[in-house]
Amino acid sequence: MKIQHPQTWPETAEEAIPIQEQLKSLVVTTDQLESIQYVAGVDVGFLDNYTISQAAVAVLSFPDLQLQEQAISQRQTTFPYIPGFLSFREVPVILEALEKLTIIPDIIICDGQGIAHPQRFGLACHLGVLIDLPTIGAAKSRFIGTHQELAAEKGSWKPLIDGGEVIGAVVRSRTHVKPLYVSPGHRISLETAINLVLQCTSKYRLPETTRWADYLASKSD
DNA sequence: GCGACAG
DNA sequence: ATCTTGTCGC
Repeated sequence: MKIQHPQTWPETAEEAIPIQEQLKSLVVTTDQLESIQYVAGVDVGFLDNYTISQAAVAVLSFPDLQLQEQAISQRQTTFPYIPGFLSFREVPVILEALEKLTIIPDIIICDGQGIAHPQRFGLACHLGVLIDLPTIGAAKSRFIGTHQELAAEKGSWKPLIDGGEVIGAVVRSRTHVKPLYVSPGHRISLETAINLVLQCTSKYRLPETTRWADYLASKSD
């Protein structure tokens, strides 16, 4: 797929702040999506002592979840890990991997937060706004927000709250297993995001899309 | 000032 | 994120 890359990428939090502030106004958290035929998962791994970032994208058919296409890309790591600025470290290389796809996914599930972020602009929002496609943030751990205890059964969920507003949901993707932190990235509502993530999760805690991307991004050859 | 802190 | 084997529990 054709991608419009930003001219330059910031290398410090100070440079990233104004970009974050400008782009967050473009985030849409209402459903603005087509019928879903293809769901993609993206993830980033590191090589050579973190100096090289490697992104992987896995496109699965929906709702049968069969791998249809995959793409890998590597790039020099140009931004440090700073909580609140993860997207500036991972989105650049993700864009390069997406560019190699022949199938344009209808929605992308990201390994990280969507609006469940201090500035309401997590990785999934940043990626979604840049490529103007629906995205969901499905993180393995909490970043910000509080929530009530949730039932142990698969499918149960509780809203994630921060500053008095609902920023996402804590979702039990498998019975008796650590929950997932789901939040809208772009062009999708929280309710639709929760249902989509659950529909993409079968036998394991993580969505099949994320499992494929994780696996591909962590390979050394 | 003291913790917390996506990947 | 990543280094790493077997092992305990639902």
